[in-house]
Amino acid sequence: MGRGRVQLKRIENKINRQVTFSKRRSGLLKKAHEISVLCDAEVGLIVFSTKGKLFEYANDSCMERILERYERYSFAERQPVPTAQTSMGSWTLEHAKLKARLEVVQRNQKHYAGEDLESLSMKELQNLEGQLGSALKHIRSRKYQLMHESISMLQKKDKLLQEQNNQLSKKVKEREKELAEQNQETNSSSFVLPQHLDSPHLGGEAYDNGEVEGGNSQQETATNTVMPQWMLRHLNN
Amino acid sequence: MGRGRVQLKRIENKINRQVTFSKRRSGLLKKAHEISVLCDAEVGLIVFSTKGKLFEYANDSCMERILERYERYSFAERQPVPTAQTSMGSWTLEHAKLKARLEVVQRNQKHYAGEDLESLSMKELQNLEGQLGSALKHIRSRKYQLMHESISMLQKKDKLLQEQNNQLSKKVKEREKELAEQNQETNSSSFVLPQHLDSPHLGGEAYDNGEVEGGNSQQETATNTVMPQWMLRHLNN
DNA sequence: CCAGCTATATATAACGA
DNA sequence: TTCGTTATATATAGCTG
Repeated sequence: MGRGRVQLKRIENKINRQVTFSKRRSGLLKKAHEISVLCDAEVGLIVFSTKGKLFEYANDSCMERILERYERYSFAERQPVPTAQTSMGSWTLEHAKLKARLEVVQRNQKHYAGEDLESLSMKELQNLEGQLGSALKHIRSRKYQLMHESISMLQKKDKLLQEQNNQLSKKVKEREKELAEQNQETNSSSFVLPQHLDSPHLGGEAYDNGEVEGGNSQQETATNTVMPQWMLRHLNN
Repeated sequence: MGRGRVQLKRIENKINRQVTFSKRRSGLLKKAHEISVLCDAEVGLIVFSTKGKLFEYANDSCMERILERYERYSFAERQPVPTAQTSMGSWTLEHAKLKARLEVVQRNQKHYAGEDLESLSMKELQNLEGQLGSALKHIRSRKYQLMHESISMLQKKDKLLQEQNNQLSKKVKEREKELAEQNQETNSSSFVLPQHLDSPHLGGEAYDNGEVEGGNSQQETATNTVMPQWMLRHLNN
C-alpha cells in the first residue's frame, strides 16, 4: 500500500519504522474494531512497540474478560487453586515470601527471554548464553524424537492399511468370480466377462478416486484409503 | 472496500456475516503479522467468532509470553485494588492467585530451560525454539555491545596515558639535562653523560617493562603502564 | 510525534462455481 | 464453507508542514 511496494521485513530506518508503526497500528485497531462490530466477534488485540510501549484494543467487553475466556479455552487445565490453608498468623509472611519468589522468578524469566539484559554482567551473560544453548539442544532433540515417533507410527499404519487393501483386493476378485459364474448360469449364451476388472491396483503406489465397481459400498467407505486426520495430527499439532 | 460501501454495523445476513468474518479475519491476522515484522513489535491477537470459535495470532514469541507481559504491564494499574479491599476474604483470593501465577511462571521457566518438554506439542516446541533463538540473539548482541564499550573506553584511556607518558618523557629529559649541567658545573673535568638514556620510547607502540632510570620513583608508580584493574572490570565482571 | 496530501498497493463485497 | 474474479473502497508509503 502506498507509493512503494513493501517487503515483509523489519524496516531498518528508525524514523520510518516508527511512522509506519504508528500508522499501521491505528489501521490494525480500526480493523479489529470493524470485525468485532460487523461480525459480532469478540476481539482482543495487544501490541507492544519495540520500545515496550503498550497499545491495546478490546471490544465492549474488557480485555480482562477476553483473556480469561482465552485461558479458559486454550488451557482447559485451569488449575483448581491449591488452597491448603495454613494458620492465619503466618499468612502475611507466607504472602510476602510468595511475592518475592514470584518476582525473582519473573526477573529470571525475563533474562531467559532476552529482556532486561542491561543489569547483567559479562559473566552472567555468558552463563545465560550457555544455558539457553543447552536448552535449545534439548528442545531440538525432543522435536526430532517426536518426529521420529510420528514417522514410525505412520509407517506401522501404512503397513496395516496395505494388508487390509490386499485382503480387500482378494475379496473383490472373489466377488467378480462369483458374478461371472452367475452370469454363466443364468445366461449360458453370453460371452465370458473380460478380465480387465480383475486387479484394481489396491496396494500399489497410486490410487485414483475412480470407484471400483463390484465392491459393495459399505466396505468401500470403511476402507477409505485417504489418511484419517488423527494419523496426521502428531505432525502438525 | 469492495463493491459496496459498508456501514459499521452488525451484518444481519448470517451467511454474509460468516463470509465477511472469514475474510476479514485472515486480513486482520495478516496485518497483525505485518506490523509485527515490519515494525519489530510484539503482537497478540485473539478473536472469538459469534459461535465461540477461537482464532489467534502471536508473533514469534507465543501468546502466553505476550499475555504475561501484558499482565506485568497492566499490573501497575491494578495495584490500588487489593490494598483498598483488605478484607480477609479477598486476601485468600489474592494469595491463591499469586500461587497459581507462580506455578505458571515456574512451569514456563522449566520449558525455557529445556526441561519437562514431554508435555509440549510440536508447534509449542517450535515456538519455544524460536523464542530461545531470539533471546540468544539479544544476549549475544548485548555481549558485543559490552565488549565494544569496554574496548572504546580502553582506547580512550590508552590515548590519555600515552599523552601523560609523553609529557613525563619530556620531564625526564629535562631532568637529565639539568643533571648534566650540574655535573659540568660542580665537576668540570668529568665527561659528558652518554645519550643512550634519552628517549625511552614512551608514546611508541611497544612498551617494555624495563625501568627507566633517572625518573623518580613516585612518578613511576603513578604512571605505571600496566592497565589498572578498574579499566578491565567491564570485561570480566 | 501528529496532520494532511497523493499515488499506489491492498483488502474486500458481491457474485458465481 | 471455500475459492476465484472483478470492481471498488481503503490503507498506507513517502513527503511536506
